[in-house]
Amino acid sequence: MLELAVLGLLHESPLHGYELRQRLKATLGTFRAFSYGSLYPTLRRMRDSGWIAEDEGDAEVVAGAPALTGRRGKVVYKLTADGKEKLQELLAEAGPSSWEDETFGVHFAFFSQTDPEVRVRILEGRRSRLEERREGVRSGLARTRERLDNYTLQLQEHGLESVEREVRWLTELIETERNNSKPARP
Amino acid sequence: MLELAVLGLLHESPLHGYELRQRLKATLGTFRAFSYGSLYPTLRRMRDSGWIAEDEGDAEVVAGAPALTGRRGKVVYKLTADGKEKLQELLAEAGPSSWEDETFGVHFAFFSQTDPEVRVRILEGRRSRLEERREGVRSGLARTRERLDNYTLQLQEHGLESVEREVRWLTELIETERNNSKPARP
DNA sequence: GTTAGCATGTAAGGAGTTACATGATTTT
DNA sequence: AAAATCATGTAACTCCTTACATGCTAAC
Repeated sequence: MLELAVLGLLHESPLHGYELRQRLKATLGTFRAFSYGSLYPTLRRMRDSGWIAEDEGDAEVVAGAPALTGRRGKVVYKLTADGKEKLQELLAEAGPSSWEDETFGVHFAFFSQTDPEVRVRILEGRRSRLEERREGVRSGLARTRERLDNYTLQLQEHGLESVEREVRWLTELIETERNNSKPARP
Repeated sequence: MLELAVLGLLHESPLHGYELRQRLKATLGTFRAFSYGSLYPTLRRMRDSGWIAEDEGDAEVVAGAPALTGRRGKVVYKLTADGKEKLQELLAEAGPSSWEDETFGVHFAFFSQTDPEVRVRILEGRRSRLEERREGVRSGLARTRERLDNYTLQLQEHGLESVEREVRWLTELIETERNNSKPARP
């Protein structure tokens, strides 16, 4: 997951770790958060895999001085050719790995870089996943409503409404995708 | 988390593993799911810790035959005295461990076994957690709305609305808790 | 008599978190 | 010159998942 998010962000522009984490927060919003403790090891693994590399020709030449010091604090990463390939591969996945709870938000966040057909398949996959869950809760509720205490009932109903709300949202998005050859604002 | 859920369910009645998992699903609804691969090892650990024990005096005497066979398939667990103590300890926690995303639903599901004052503190804790998050998204959105592509914007706004919705729900629950000495249906 | 669902478990591993440690740079 | 924030990193650990392995019991 983190890997996809990093590749997606670096595809837009080179960034260093600290900046990446802030962009991650701003991009994923309420859907997911990552700590430095997982970000830095991931960056290292990705560099070792050859998907990202340290960017040299950057805007670091503000003052003349630090040019000679062997190593400055910031390590700016950019995508390599392999990284771009890997990103395309991950963005093309339209399966459970793209529509489960933990993953959907990240895939969605990079939809503007995703093929329109794949977008629709992911949205539909997520929607049917949620519809199944909705039916499970509904039938469970129909069977056991009387036996539940007030709090469990509240929890079930709030959960059910959340799922219903997301289903409606997805349905609108799917509609828009279909009536829309020209979908995203740059 | 699983431990609290198991203790909470076994406090209502003795159950075996398979049954526990079904009740877990039915009780936690959309909020959380656990696999057998984590349930059974957890049961074993809890038994080793002395919080739960195999229940002997159970309704297993349907036919007379299996009484003599040393071990039947089902292993029914019940709470021990230590387990009840541990449950009370976990239910009394009103801190981040009770109001974060992954944990709140489980704590809430057992609110009818929780002290009313603790309930209010957990609800308020969760609400302020969400209010912080809401402000973070709002200000981020205010700053960067123009630069975001349509999908990221959709994600942010849907996330923001979800948070706002949960805040309203919590506010209602807190109100009800306060105006209500007699809160839960058995 | 075979498929489906009940029932229990293990081994290996994934994907993160927390807490710690360190130092540079900017703001007050 | 202190405090805040930027910036990078590691070690130990948590908690759960997937895939596998096995056998019993009920329904068709």
